[in-house]
Amino acid sequence: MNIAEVAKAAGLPAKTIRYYEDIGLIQPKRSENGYRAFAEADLHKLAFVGRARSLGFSIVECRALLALYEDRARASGDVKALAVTHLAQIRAKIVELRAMEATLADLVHACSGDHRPDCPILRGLSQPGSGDPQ
Amino acid sequence: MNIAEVAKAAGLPAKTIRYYEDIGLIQPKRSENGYRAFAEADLHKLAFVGRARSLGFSIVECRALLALYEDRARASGDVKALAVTHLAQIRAKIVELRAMEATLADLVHACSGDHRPDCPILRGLSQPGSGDPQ
DNA sequence: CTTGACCTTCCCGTCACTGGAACCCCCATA
DNA sequence: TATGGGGGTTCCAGTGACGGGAAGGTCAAG
Repeated sequence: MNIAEVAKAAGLPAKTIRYYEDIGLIQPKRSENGYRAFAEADLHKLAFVGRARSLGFSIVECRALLALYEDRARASGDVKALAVTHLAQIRAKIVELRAMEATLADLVHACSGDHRPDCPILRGLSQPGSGDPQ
Repeated sequence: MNIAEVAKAAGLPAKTIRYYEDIGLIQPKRSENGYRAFAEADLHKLAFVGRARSLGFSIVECRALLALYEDRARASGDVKALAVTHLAQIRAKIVELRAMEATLADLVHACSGDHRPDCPILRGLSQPGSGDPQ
């Protein structure tokens, strides 16, 4: 398979696939003309990484997941540990975003949004209190 | 004020303040020795930007907010429009993260996490269905 | 033989900083 | 006067995960 076909099948841009080869996530063979020649296994790995990325795993985490994926003697506990850590990061991010959302929604709610210059949003941003209190 | 004092007062790293000058968010004067000499107004602008950043506004958005902040003839509607757009982005991100969270939580829940190699998480990642269905 | 769709590599740009090197300035103390 | 330490300055490179685009090689069809 050439890169366009694999890209379509894996749902990834060709650029991304080249990048993944660049950083060593996959090692497709080459045809005589220099084109990348992808095997079924390459496609599976790319689709796997694509799904892991869509769940928010970083490339480093994907590399680890891929190693576990390919290790028939893996312990599922190792996979779960990775996933649990990532899940915690996602939840922390959600908490952070919800705090932003709450503050911002309050400010937006308080602002009349008309032609007049008085603006509770700008007032909120210019006074301590809406910033991160660490 | 020198940069360290302003950094402490605004709650921003000195590096960040230099960066903000670099991209034109602030224009502090210079002392004869070449040191940045910050006025109160600079400090206020930095604190303002710091709070906007902590609410997730991008630098581009901060620049726009700062311009409105400094424009006494602004319409609060312009500020509100910016904030509403940003709020929508935050909410979209939250929705995205919650979808990730749900999928990942399911997978984690299904995985025994022991020494055995069988792993529903890896199975989930290797089969279509948990990826972004676009 | 040409056209157009592929493929290749390479380099720069993104975003908002962060780290580090190399160097300058100012004050206090021995 | 030397020196030491704690400011400050600039500039360069790296981060993560690609994306855009240039310059050029390859392949199949008409």
